[in-house]
Amino acid sequence: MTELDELDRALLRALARDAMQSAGALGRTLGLSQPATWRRIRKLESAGILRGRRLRLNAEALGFGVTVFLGVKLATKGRVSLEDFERAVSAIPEVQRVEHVLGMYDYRLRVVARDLPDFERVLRRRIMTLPGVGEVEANVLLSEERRAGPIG
Amino acid sequence: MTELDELDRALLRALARDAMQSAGALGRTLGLSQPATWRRIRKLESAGILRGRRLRLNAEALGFGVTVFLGVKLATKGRVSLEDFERAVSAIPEVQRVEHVLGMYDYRLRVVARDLPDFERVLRRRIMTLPGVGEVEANVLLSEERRAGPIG
DNA sequence: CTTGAAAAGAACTGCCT
DNA sequence: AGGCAGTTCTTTTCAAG
Repeated sequence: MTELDELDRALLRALARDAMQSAGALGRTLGLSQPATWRRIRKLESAGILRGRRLRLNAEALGFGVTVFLGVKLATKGRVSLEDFERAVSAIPEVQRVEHVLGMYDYRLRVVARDLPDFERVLRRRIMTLPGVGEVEANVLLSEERRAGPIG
Repeated sequence: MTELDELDRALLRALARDAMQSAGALGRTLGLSQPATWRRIRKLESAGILRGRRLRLNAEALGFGVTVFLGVKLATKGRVSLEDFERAVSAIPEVQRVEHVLGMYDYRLRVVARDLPDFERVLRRRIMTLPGVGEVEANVLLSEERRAGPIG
């Protein structure tokens, strides 16, 4: 287990605010030199805590104005393997996220579509035809807020 | 509306695979020079399609081994404003995401905790005491896959 | 930990096709 | 649009305190 000190946590909080700032700029806000800051970032990366950065794409600007969360129950549990379902669902480009969960549903999917008619097409021709799919429940996204979450 | 050509889409797909690659390396795979690639990235950013990068933090390595999705119905709709609920829920550090949705639930929350006892503490002392909260349904995350989603 | 420096590479600018 | 050449900035590594 990697022990984080207060500087590491401040560093991660600052990077969560702006993932693209340079090690020099980060060090200035932390009271560290550029090499010291850079070494801490490297350490957090090799410890597996910091796993790089991911693109922030604006689905709306790309023409995908509808985001829907689907709760999926598998109908024929045991007859169709989870792997079959996951492989089939991963081939649907409109699916942004596949979450295997425990509880009222077996899977939660995040699906984007251009508009509601487009979403109906995805739902009827792609989702409802997935192997083993049973009950499906939908929630349309109105707005969302992402937060950094707890650090250490 | 910004019109994307095939190069822009290939560029976004490549960046979705590796958000940290340089404009030069990207250009080599696209058959473009470094400045041309860089100018396309700039254009996508100022068009609002590319909204920078965000940190990929490993919650597991930070000691947060439990992720739970909560579906929340507001009990006293109209009596407590959505703003009150959102303000209160945003103050809980364990909440990583707040999604306002339409359907069976009013809000979907992504919550992380160190372990199940820690999650019970968050649920009882933080979530169930939110203003206006009604029925709450939980799904524990087993595994998840993130995909780039459709581009253009 | 720091400062300073050096080399490599990436980002950015201007000009030309 | 795209390429080339050049400048600036950052990253990455080193030596020394």
